Amino acid sequence: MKKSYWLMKSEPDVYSIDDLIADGRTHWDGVRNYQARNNMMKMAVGDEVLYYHSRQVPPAVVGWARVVKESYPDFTQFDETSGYYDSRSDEKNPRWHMVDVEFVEKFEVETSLTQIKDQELLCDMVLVNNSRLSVQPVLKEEFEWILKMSCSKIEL
DNA sequence: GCCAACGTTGGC
DNA sequence: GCCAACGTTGGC
Repeated sequence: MKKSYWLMKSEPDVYSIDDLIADGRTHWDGVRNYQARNNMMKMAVGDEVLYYHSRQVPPAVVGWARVVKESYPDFTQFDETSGYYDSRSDEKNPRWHMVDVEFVEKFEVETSLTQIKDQELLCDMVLVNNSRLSVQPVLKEEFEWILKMSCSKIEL
């Protein structure tokens, strides 16, 4: 199976790249959008993920993560005390899924949305055209180009 | 904090 | 199945 490439958004106030460093790996709970969920359900172990901080100034790709567990039901949908609780989801047929990702690298240079829009190679990214999708596919060339712009020390 | 763009819900 | 009303996301 060929590797796929993705971009996942997080609000740094909620869960930043530094939180991922501290935890080493995490489950990507709380996605409540079908398109984003469907993308997570397509993920395979070993897929590469760009870590994006939204709602910061400027919004930017800040790091690199990797899928370490393929999609499984997001337990927060059944937790009434969770903000992500979904009363209409059925335990036998869970509506929401999540994956686990591990930390790979925090970039020394953040690549901002503006810089991405300015790159001919990147201006067709989903990020640019559908700004609301929090889990989105990325082309390998786009992934590599962003690694370069971010001065990544690791080869793909 | 504002608000445009987008997604979802629910009445008909 | 349409679409108005509502809720959420995320750039600014």
